[in-house]
Amino acid sequence: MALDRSLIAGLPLFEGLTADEMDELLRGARSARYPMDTAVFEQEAEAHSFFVLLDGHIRVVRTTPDGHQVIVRYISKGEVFGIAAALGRTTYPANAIAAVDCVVLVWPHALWPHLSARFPVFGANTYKTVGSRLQETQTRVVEMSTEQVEQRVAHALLRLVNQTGRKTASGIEIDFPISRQDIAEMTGTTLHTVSRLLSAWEEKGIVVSGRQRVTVVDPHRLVELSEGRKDK
Amino acid sequence: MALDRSLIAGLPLFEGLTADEMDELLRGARSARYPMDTAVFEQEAEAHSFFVLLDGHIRVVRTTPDGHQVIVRYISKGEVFGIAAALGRTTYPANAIAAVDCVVLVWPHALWPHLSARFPVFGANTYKTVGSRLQETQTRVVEMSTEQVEQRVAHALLRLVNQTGRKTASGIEIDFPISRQDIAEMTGTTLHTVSRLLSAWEEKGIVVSGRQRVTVVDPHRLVELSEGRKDK
DNA sequence: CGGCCAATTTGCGCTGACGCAAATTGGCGT
DNA sequence: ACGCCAATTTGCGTCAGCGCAAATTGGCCG
Repeated sequence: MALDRSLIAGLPLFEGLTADEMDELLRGARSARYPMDTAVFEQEAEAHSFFVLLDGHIRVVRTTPDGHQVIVRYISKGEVFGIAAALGRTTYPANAIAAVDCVVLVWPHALWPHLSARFPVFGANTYKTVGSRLQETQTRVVEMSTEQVEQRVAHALLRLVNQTGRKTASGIEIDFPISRQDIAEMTGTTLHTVSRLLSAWEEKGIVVSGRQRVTVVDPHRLVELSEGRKDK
Repeated sequence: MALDRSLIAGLPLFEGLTADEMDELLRGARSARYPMDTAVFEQEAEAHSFFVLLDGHIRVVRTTPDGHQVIVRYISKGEVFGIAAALGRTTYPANAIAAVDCVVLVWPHALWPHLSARFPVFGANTYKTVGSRLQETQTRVVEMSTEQVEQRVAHALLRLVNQTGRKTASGIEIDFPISRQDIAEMTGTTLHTVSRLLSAWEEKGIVVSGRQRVTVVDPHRLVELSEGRKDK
């Protein structure tokens, strides 16, 4: 059962490919489903595949030797991930966990050199992705170096909302389950501090939140907080 | 006056190229000298070139709107830098400052697509470099999220020593001028705290340091500190 | 429908690291 | 050789945010 090119036709990652090329590219892939909270791949494991997320949200997490977890990023629909091959690695540098039920395309790791040579546009797009991730990650280093916890959490929420926000009656909701602990692991703080911040913000009408759920009501105020303006 | 291929023949970045290919690659380049403390390129500026460092050390610094500085990385001999083109950018994301007198090779930005296609090995090596920088930067995020200042500074020093250490009578010295302020900007702390740490470490015989100079005497103890072991 | 458990909230005390400020040092240019 | 200035050191007070702990909540499973 061949994969249909309509699966990927709209994605920026494959922009510039002809219909035939998409078909050929897909011939090397298979699709797979990962239920919520299951691992797509694990840190240090042999990188046998690379992936494109067709549907859902993936949490990429690094675990330290002493048991700390840090969320490296969330992957959204249409993005490549697990591209150890393109980075010159043979093992995955982090864990990838399905934040909701997910559908992915899977290519064998060994096909990367062939595919990136055969479809230069696809290769270039992928490398661009790596490039922007490097930029983002550096930005994050800058934030962690120069900003207070409140600003960092505000930034993180804004990023999530822009990346994956879903409009609702009361505001823009992050459209996958996310706990205080998760937000803490994205921002280098503790779930306690995140909880206090969200409570305070809810008091002020900036967000509404509950179990594994955050809705931003007043993005503008959040932007102000993220810039460190503390005025009332 | 053509550039001689012996300039780059030994560098891993150009590994896999034939002598003729190196000559051809160099035909697109020119060399330039940057005295200590001058800028090779500046943040937000149009990315007209990309570079390979032939000699010296380059400090890559991001400046925030509110005037904070963060050192993104140090570039050592033989590395590419300023490769905005490969990342799909048209401006530089940071400043590059010569930490000592430097010699660099310069290619016009516009040549990148051609060169990476013409010399796939060179392209692949460059992308690998980007990949490892992404890994490193993520590691840094993890450190900033989970470690105390003392551990982070210890890690930073160890990295510098491994990357650019020069053996001396008393230990391994970082072979370019580096201030307390610089170390602070690498680790997300203040020059005061760095100064206190170095003083304490000097007391214990782990390092020797002076003006813009740091020598690691006992790397082993420093590794212990970087792992958080605080035992006497 | 009731119980169980994970997620969240909140109080309290502590402290690592910062901010401010002043003193000191070392090296470089004239 | 001297003076100037940037780099460094160090003391002191403060506080943001953590660690610990206990209470509360909400939803899912049986």
